[in-house]
Amino acid sequence: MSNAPRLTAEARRESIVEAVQDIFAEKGFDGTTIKELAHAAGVSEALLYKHFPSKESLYHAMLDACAKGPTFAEASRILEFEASTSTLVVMVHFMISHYVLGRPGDTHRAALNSLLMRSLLDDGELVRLMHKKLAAAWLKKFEACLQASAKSGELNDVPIRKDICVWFVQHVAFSLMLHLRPKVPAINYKISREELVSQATWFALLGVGLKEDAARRYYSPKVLQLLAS
Amino acid sequence: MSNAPRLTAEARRESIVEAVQDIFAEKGFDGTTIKELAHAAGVSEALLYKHFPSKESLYHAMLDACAKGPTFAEASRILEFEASTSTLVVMVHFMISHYVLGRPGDTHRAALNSLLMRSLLDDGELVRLMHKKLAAAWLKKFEACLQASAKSGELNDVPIRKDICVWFVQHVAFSLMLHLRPKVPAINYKISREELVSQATWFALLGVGLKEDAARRYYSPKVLQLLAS
DNA sequence: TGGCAGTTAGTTAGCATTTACTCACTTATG
DNA sequence: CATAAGTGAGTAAATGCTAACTAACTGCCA
Repeated sequence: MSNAPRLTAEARRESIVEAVQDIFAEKGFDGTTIKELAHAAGVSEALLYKHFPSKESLYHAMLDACAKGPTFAEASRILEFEASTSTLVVMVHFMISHYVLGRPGDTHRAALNSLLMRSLLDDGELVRLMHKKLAAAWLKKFEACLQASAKSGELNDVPIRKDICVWFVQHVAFSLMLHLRPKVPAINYKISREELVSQATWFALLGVGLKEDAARRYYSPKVLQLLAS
Repeated sequence: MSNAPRLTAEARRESIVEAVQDIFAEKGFDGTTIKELAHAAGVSEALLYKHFPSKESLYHAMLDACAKGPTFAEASRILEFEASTSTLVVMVHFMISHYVLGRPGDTHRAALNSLLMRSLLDDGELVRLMHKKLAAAWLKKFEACLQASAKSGELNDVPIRKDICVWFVQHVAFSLMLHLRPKVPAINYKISREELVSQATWFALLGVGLKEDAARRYYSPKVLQLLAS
């Protein structure tokens, strides 16, 4: 490995943190050995310890890096839409397709999902960090959309707190992802992922109180092109 | 430990499988040592190997035992209700309160939740087994309730497959449980668990297409007393 | 420009402990 | 006594981590 380029301390640190993510995500903290981590990072075991005092500190450094990772461009574009029923539809569809379809080749996303699950089995810290960072604005916008929708009479007047139902939508999406994750899915939904997204979106839209005719009006390919535009 | 009673091979096997469940659930396969398992089971490490050829075989024996565990009496009583909107409401409420509230002191249930989660990170096998065993009848009844509800005009005619939306309800419940699991919950819902159950139930009922006024009519303490009766 | 010194990236080889697992042995009981 | 339940004391390999070393880059002065 003498042909490998020499990096500055900081660059090496980052490259390790980056390389280690997939391994930890797949095998978990206890299931991963220093040897595997070093191999994945393309360095000697000893060098890991030059940069991180312990396996655990490396793990936490990696989690921090995940939490600080870049926000999704798509999501932040949606945040600039006006608060309306159609934006609500777009948001719900985005959340669900995001988890169910992922983005092809986005290995980081898959790893992050694993790490989020592991976090929930552990102390939940990563999930809390992620939410703190990127959920605040999203929550606000979602609630604003619900308000707007209610004002325009497209939302049933149901006793569900408008600041909470984003979470219910997220939960449907998250759990779908979880059950689709294993090599052979834990549930056989008997339909394609695209159809599943559409069905789950319908469920979520009705769940937040959207009236049936409004859902039918707004949940169409036309509105969803906003996403691709 | 010489005052401990001597057990027959089979009884010991079962006692080990039983004792080991909580440890594996909490720490995972890789995070648990034979020493811990032996200690929890109150026997020597060597005796474990008299009954199980390896750590892994013990793990799988334990998973099998979980999958074969007793079904819930409450759930099977519900299965005998007539297919109707009120039964639908009861079922949704049951699923959600089951995951969110658990039953106090039911340590087995908490362990099972962890194991299900770990299974999803692994091969999903346990989840599939559990569903195969206890979901089939439940699914059928749920779908029948939806049909009945549609026939009586209490369900919107929405394009969601009636055989799938049980899963959406389950997903909301499951994910709520996941996020409430860590010592400090991953999400601060800002309301009590009881209220959370009620809110999530509303969301799910509307999600499956129940009309607002029907939900309001059926989702009341009165109907839910069916559960306690 | 060349060469030397100090510093920092990186590795090799190993240490102390833990871990999964085994074997020879002991003890209780029908 | 014979059989089966149960254990103490290990073993070989793996694991997390470290010490002692080498190789490359940087700045400095002739």
